[in-house]
Amino acid sequence: MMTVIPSDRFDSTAADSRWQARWDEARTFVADSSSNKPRTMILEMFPYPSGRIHMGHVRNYTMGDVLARARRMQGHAVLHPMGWDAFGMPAENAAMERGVHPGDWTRQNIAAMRAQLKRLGLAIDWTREIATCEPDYYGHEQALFLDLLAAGLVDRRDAWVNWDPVDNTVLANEQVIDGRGWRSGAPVERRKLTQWFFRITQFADELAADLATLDQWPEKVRLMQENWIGKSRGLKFRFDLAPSPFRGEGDSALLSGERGVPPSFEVFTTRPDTLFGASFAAVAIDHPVAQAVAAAQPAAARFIADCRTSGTAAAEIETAEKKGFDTGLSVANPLDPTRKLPVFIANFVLMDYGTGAIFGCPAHDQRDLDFARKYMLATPRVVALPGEENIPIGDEAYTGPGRLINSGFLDGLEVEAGKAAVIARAEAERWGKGTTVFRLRDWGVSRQRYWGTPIPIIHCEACGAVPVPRDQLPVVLPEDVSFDRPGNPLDRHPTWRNVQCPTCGKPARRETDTLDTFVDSSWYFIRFASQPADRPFDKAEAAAWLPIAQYIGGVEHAILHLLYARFFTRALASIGQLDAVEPFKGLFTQGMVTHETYRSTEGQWLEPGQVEKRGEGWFELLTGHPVELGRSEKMSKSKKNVVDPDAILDRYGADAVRWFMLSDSPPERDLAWSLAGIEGAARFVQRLWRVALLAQDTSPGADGALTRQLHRSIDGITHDIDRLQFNKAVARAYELANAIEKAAPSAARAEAAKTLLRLVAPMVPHIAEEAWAMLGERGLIADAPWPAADPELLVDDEVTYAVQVNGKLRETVTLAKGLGRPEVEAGVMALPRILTLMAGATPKKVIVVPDRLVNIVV
RNA sequence: GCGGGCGUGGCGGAACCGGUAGACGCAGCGGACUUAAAAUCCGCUUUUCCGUAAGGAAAGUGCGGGUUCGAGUCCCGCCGUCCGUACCA
Repeated sequence: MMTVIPSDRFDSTAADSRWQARWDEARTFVADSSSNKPRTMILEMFPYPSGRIHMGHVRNYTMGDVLARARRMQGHAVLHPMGWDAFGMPAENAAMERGVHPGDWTRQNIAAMRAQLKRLGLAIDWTREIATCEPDYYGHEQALFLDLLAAGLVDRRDAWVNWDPVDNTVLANEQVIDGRGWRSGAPVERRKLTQWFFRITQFADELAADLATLDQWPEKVRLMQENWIGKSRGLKFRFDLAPSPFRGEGDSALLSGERGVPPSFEVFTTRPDTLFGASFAAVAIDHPVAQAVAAAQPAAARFIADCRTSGTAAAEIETAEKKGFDTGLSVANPLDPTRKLPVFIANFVLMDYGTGAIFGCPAHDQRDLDFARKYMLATPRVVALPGEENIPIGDEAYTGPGRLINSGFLDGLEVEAGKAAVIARAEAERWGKGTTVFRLRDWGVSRQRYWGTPIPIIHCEACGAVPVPRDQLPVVLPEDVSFDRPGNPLDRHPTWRNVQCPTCGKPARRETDTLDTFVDSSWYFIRFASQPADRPFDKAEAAAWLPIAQYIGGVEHAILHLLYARFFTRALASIGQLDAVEPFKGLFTQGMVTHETYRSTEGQWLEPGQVEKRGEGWFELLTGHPVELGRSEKMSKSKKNVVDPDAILDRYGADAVRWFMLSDSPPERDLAWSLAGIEGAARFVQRLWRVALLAQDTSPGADGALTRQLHRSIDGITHDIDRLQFNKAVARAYELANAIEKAAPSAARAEAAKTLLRLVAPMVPHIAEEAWAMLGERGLIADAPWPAADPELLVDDEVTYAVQVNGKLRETVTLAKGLGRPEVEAGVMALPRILTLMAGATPKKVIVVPDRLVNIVV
């Protein structure tokens, strides 16, 4: 047992490191896989080792830590691990800019950040720490890749990609900003490359449908994923191409077959009911029909080239004009083959969605209408509310409900019935089929980068793409690489790529693309659950710890990471490697840490340390010049409104920082960092120490009011932590501390003070341990059982009634709990104040809400 | 445009299922202790009005309506703000 000499101040500098060392020695937070306690895994999204911990990390990890510590005290076997999402571009950028090796840079950052995290006193099982850049992690990832490949869930095919011609690499969509590479600034080219894909679309339906089972996820995130997956029901059908009846001869040459124009093309629509309103058809510029027409007609080629140069930025798309090129071809409306529709190549049709081709119904689709107005196409109305049948379509398409008109056999049907009728006819007549289309596309995982997981494939001229044999895994990244030129260093390595084909033994070459780093983060939580050397994970252990009870991280990962992880878990389950289907039972997305911004009169951003408040205004410390105070924004280097956690830890200690991170702001909202806030938190830590000292007073005696307050606090704080409402737990802790300080010495007061320590131990663990030891308690407070509220003490025998007259509060009165209506009414009507107000009048009605309120209506 | 969140004192925010609005903290003001400061402790702190005072009255949760004995909470219509997303056929 550790002896702590009572002192009137808590010294965080000494205590923090002392207790951190104690927890380490005692292996307090090493997850116990052999116990029969309920197993709970708490996880925060692992950090990218960028160099330093920032306040956002501190907030994130503090929240998870409170939960992990509370669950331990509540008798769970807890797994609360930490790792590093250690592959990625910044390491290569550092290599290019500063000549450091990405591995050295990354490992140094990890060491620095690990030390920073340890100063926070997190209840982490460091024995399970992983870094995705180490072969003992990514080697297992390569094995999983090959398993998924064997199961047909990985394939290789040509795809259009964003190509940065300066950096010589593929860019993810997110890395293309206003049509330019985010790093090089060069205009991004569209290129067709052979890429590896995870077939996430195989699970599109399940991934969408099972969102409904994730009742412990934020509604917002489920919605975002639902939209991203983008499930639409509709009709797919085929148009046969014919020469245009609208133009002269000549175009028929296009269809001679020699030109390569396909004889037909498929379109998709969610509004088959409006097919009688069609007045044109259109294909995307990358559509085979468009390409073939362009090959034959220079004007078409010019049009397509022109479309490519126009920007893809949101603002440009917003204002972009709908443009089309009339191919001179036509198609027949399948519901009435006598109606011919001209076929355009159009800039607003996307190759990536549906079939890359549409029919246009201008009356009931805004884009089609804009297009029709420009090219003078007809805009026949086919849906109308009763009485509006003859109102012509103006500049706004009608997308509302109504009945079908001008639509032959559909006339009179509601929209939904019309859709069903057209699909039924198309299927009966075999020219189309009801279909579900998803916006979600397969996940392209090839990256032309060095600092990532090598894709374990060998390309052989004779045998094709051959998996690296299992006994040759991991395929380890070579260390001797150079970054003096742009592009992928693996490609120009003198020897690494030269290997023998595992199948035929002839000279072959390694795949030099590496995996998207999102693959690394798609299964790290499974590796945390068990870490066998010879395989990625142990199925039984994974089953014991998964799904993760609570996952905590930023909302910026709402779609990509969380969707990929859901896919990966499902994919592994589908090949029998895993039992869990959903990886994250509970998800919580925490708010950002913000700080005020300051700007000098010259418009320069200033750091918090460079300014001071004097009276109402802010001034620059150095010059005394006035400073413009900006709004509180996410901490960022560019705006200089960052606060370094290390400096704060030096000055205030871990508990003050943790307490502040949990105080005031609800965890899902932004937290505004302020000097006053951290100082207030530090003051509370000292105050908690003084409250603990009160427990040294061994005066005997009871204190009913304090004991009831204590049990209300136990109940409240327990519930608040369960629901991650840390700000409320903090407020209740203050209330209890206030009550204890006001109470007279008694055994009840000593008990309340000690219990308060246990209640706040998950939030401020160092002072809790220190005080616990100072009071002579045995063992670690981290191991102490969580206090239990006595239900009998949660109810008072007296209640305060609010007494209203006509709904306005006029008086309060304390009565025994559980009185009947007549007694309550009699008691209230006899109150002097009520007698005065009533002045002898008889109430029309008296409403009595038991144990709460009386409302007298006159 | 579409989808979602939020709007309560000087500030962050509480308020179970419609029942005493403003818990708790921060800031501020006044006082105690001190040679002084820090720390600490005590008190006040939504606004306006009446009263020397004890106390009392009125208004008040973005705006306008509604339901109800009673609305921050429910309904209808707006406004503001933040986030996400977008030629998705």
